[in-house]
Amino acid sequence: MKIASFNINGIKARAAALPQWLDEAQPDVVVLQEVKSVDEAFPRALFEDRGYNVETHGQKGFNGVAILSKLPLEDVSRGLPGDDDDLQARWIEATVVGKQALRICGLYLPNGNPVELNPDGSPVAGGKYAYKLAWMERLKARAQALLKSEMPALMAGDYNIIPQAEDAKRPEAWIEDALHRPESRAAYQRIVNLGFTEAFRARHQGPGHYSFWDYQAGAWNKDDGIRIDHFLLSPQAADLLLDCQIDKEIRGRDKPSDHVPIWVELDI
DNA sequence: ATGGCCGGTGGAACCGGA
Repeated sequence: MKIASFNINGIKARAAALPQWLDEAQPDVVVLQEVKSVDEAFPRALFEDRGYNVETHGQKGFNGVAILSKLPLEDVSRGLPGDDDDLQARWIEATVVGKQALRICGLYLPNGNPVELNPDGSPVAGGKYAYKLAWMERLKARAQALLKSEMPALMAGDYNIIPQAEDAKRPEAWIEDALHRPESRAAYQRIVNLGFTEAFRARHQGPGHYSFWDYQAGAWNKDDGIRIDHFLLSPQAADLLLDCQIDKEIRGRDKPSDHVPIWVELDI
């Protein structure tokens, strides 16, 4: 089973490029981020015509996540648990019913910039960095519950985390950034350390692997990228990992997203 | 060497992104 994650930066803007990539890559399941559409306006037919079941969790203008699946989806859940006042559409999960059931979570983790800190180094309450770190605490709680279920599970999406210096072309440019600050990386590492396998690093080592290139400053032409889109696999899912790749060449096409797809192949 | 964009909203400049 091929499962992909793709931050598309607007479903309307990607109405041509996304179906083209689907037709080529033929993923069984895709989690999408930054669809930037309310559910009623999501162009479901583009995907249903290709045999995908479609589940969306959108909001007006920003954020928004979705799952496309050629296999049936069950027990769909929208929104990351832990804060009923959080209305941002950044989390969707569902069970894919194949030979064996697989729980798939699609996430769009908050960016967190600008970083605002109190004199004691704690994040300023109500600020975007505080929101990011609080969201990651809720993600950790959900991750723990997933592990406890002992069902094969994965959490995939735009984590907005550069895990290591080698995951950026210019790591020095990201030292103070919310994507790479120590608090952000530590929060990410605490989640991984619960027992998850980061699929890409289980298959590939070394620098030069990126999933995002800014539209600005000729970043793509200079290969000035960062690796911020990740798959975290539960132990039961990690046992099934066959492959993990980043579809880099998509970034060089017409009207690209600033992210490219990342995918795993699981023996399931 | 430096700076360079894009999408959505709403119908012009902004906001948000990373």
